[in-house]
Amino acid sequence: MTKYWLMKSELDVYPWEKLVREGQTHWDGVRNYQARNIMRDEMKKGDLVLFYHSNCKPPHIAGIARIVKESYPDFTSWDSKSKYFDPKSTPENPRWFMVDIEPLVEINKIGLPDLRMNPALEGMPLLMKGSRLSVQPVPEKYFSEICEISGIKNIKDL
DNA sequence: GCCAACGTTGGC
DNA sequence: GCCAACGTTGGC
Repeated sequence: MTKYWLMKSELDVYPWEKLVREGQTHWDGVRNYQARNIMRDEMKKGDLVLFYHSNCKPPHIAGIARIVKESYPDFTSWDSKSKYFDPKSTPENPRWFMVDIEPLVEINKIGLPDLRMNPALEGMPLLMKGSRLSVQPVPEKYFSEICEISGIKNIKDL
C-alpha cells in the first residue's frame, strides 16, 4: 500500500531542480526525532512524496518524488566535518536515518496561500497551526487533491 | 528581522 | 520527572 508524504527543503539549500539534475539524492540532515522515526520506520520504497520548498516567497510544492531506497543510517551524523555532525551518533550505533528519493513529476508550483485557500485541503498537516515537521504524512485525500490540481488524472499512473 | 510554536537540554 | 531556559523552524 503506497503511502504519501511531504518533505521540506529550503529553496537555497536543496531545490527540486537539483534533484532533477542529479536524478536521486539521500535525504540527509534531518535531526528531529519525529521526522527521523517516519523515515526510519514508515517510509517504504515506492511511496510518493510532495517536494516542498520552504524559506521562499511564497513557499510552495514543486514536484512529486518517489522513495527509491528505504531507511539507512545518515552517515553525515558521524562526519565531524559535516554541519550535521552529532557526536552521539556512530557507525556502530547510528542515531539518525535517511532515505533516498528520485524526482517523478514536476508540477506547476502550488503556493502556500493557494493551499490554504483550498477547502478540500483543510486539515492537511502542513497547514495546521505550528506545523514544523520537515518530514510529514499526507493523508491520501489531500494527496489526491494536489494531483487533481496538477492535472494528474490518476495517482496509479504515476 | 520578528516572533509564535515547538523541541531539547539540564539542573534540581 | 518537572520545568525554565534556550535553540530552531519557518511563515510573515
